[in-house]
Amino acid sequence: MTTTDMTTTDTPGERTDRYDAVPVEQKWRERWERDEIYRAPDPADWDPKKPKWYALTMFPYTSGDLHIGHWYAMVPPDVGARYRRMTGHTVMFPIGFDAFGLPAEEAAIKRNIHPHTWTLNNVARMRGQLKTMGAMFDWSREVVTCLPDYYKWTQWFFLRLYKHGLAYRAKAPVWWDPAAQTVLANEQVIDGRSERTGAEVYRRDLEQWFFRITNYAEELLDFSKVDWPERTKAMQRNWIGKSTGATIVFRTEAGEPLEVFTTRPDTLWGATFMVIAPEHPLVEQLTTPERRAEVERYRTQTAKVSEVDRQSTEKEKTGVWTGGYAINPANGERVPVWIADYVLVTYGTGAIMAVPSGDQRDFLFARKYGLPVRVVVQPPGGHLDGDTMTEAYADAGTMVNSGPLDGLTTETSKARAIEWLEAHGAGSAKITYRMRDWLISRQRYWGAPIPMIYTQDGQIVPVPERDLPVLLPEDAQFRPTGESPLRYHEGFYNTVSPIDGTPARRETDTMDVFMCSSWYQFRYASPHFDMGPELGPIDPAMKAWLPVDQYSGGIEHAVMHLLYVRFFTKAARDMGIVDFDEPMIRLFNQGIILGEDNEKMSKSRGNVINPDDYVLKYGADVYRLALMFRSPWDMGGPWQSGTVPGVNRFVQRAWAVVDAVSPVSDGDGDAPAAEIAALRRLTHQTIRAVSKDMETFGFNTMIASLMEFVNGLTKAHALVGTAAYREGVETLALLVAPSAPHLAEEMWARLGNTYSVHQQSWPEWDPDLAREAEIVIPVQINGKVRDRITVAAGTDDATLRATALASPRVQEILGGREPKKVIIVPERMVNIVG
RNA sequence: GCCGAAGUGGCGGAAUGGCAGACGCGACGGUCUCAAAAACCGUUGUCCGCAAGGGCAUGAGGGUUCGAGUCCCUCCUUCGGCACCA
Repeated sequence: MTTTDMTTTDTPGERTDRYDAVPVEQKWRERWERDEIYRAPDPADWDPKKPKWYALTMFPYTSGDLHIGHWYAMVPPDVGARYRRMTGHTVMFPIGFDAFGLPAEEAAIKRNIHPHTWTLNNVARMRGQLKTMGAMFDWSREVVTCLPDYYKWTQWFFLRLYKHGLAYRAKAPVWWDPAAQTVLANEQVIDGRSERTGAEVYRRDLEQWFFRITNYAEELLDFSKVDWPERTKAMQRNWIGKSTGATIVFRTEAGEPLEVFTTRPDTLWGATFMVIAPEHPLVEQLTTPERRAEVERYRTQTAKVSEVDRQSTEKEKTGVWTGGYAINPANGERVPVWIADYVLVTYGTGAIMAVPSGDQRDFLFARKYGLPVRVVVQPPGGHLDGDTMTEAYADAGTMVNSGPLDGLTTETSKARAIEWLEAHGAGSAKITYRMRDWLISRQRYWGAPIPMIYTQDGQIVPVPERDLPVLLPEDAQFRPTGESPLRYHEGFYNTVSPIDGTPARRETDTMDVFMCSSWYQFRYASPHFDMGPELGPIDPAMKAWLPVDQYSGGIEHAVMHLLYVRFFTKAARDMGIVDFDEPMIRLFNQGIILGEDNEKMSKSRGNVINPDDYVLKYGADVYRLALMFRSPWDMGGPWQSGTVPGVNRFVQRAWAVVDAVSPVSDGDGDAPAAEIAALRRLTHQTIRAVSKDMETFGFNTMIASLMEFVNGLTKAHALVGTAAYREGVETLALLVAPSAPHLAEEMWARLGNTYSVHQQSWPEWDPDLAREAEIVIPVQINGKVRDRITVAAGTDDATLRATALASPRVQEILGGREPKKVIIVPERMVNIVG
């Protein structure tokens, strides 16, 4: 359990607040729930004048207590969804729980509590905590991914993908803990050792299930149908990693084809050796008896190294010669074949031709192991010598030592090399992607079982859709065997062939939890729909809700989850399940909120902030505002409890200006016209600023504007009783409604208006009322501000220029000199260059 | 290491290439009080100056521009991701 020490920075001492948030919030939350004012209507009941708006925030993982990070992820989207509602949209804002995964299983092993119990206890607690947020979640749509009525459809998606050729089996390595005899997650491997047993781990191949996400690589590079952050799109593009080049077929001396991928086919004549991944299937055949021991030693060593380390460009390259040779198809030369861990079996063909004169990695490798370097590209005016050059030359130049390419420029030689390869049957143009197919098998219990059956005669047969779900048995044992616990559950493991009823066994691996979160956005449209496998999990009558209009979630999901969900949608489209290309049209990735010590929050560090403490002390609204106010939402950063009392002060002052209101006597009475105009100007400028910030999710500056508005209303106390003041406080209640929903509702009631403020329209600003009468413009001389002039708004450039030049201060500094140039930025500034 | 971000007062941060520091925290001074807390009012980047005013200042160093926190190049630091944490 964690407690938060709040004694130092934010103890309010004796509370003398006039607005007592906690009971007020409780009252309104109960009323909203009773009235179901946030229930999203079915498409049949939509008002045709109101466009639909499906807002979604990434559902929480059922890790235990709700913490500040959840509020940070959910409050701003709630504010955005409420704003859309007030601006005339029919809004759905659902919530659910991502409930399968490793932590539940770890908790089960450590605390001897069943993952099912642990998870559902967490769901119950988190649901209660979420409700204190005062968000407009439509709880009638809640989904929990570990329940059979949900994972049945996760399995259904697997079967559909299988049927459409998008699921297949292949070998892939997993981390193996020899002491526990179990597969480990990357997270459970610390410095090459098992987190739990301390044993040295290594990678071991297992037969596993994959999805062909690479079939969609090209389409996933296209973001033309979404409005997503540039940084997220850049990360996805780089993750997919498109490379254009060629495959070239070398041959081993035994005549076996040994294919490489290269982006520089033009340098083929400079390939003086080859490097293949230690896991490459031809290693066995190429290795000569006298090299075998060393090759084996190197392969064992490689199995212990993580992929991040293997790809490090800092670390010195290592490798060993297999003793074998391959034939370069360009010139028939015998080149030695090496293995090295920097070549990955998962990228390209798992083999490269090494051109040390043109590639720095190959160059260092060649120098280290005394391999020949042959120059094939001479830089303009240069004469490199393979024996004396000190680094590779990768830029353009003139081809040499390259047979038919000699004398060509680098630009033309690439295409010519591919023509040559195709003419000689030695290769062809090829596009390769860094992205790999999606491995979805997990040798674990707490996940959706993969609905496949293996018959005695070796067939792989899908479970018929009508037999779904394949239920996860609740009485499985967690034996450390290296296989899924389901392997040892007789009732689960033993089944019969759907073809002929002969004995068969079930697939015992479960699915990656990212599968659950790849289609949940569809399920919210019809969370309880089940009319059989033909119709699938989405009620055709509810499809009008899709796709998601505004999605949000942590930047840490920029690549994996957000690529998988796009892949699922494109595959679902091609399978006729949905009729659009992208799952989420607009996306916002928030930053990560850290503990007050600027470290990631974790129970072990003891820096976890529990929202409940604040909610009980100040109410949810103050906490909502504090989270939005502290920094731009996409930045994240350390939580500062010091923000809270300041925001509480704002809430109290906001309440005070509304509470002070009195009935409007006779319009604006005899109040000074200038003061009335100034107040109305502030009101309409605030509507403009807040509306703009709502559109861009600029919540921190939005609240700053609201604070200025409240300060202005406080100072305009003399105008209480005027129509202008009444307009001001009503506007305040409306503008604050999305951010501080309870406070706004209480204000709205205090003003004598009809329930509910959340069913009102967003106010509009009048540009004429918002316009400033006079503006102050800085006058710069050579870029330094030397004077300021006050002019009427809309003053033309010629007048601005004349006014600026006529200023005594400017005259004095210029001392009679004629300015070389005068730059006027309309309504902004004058710069005199002297 | 690779990919993506961020770096501005004592602190969180604001700023369509156009007055750097909005808004808030903290600090200081004041009002109220026997006193304190709370609340309210005021001051608050830094240096020089009695003042008027001036100099310096947005991680470091260069560049483009009449003008750079903002654009370009090089570097440093911190954070997120790197395919079985989610």
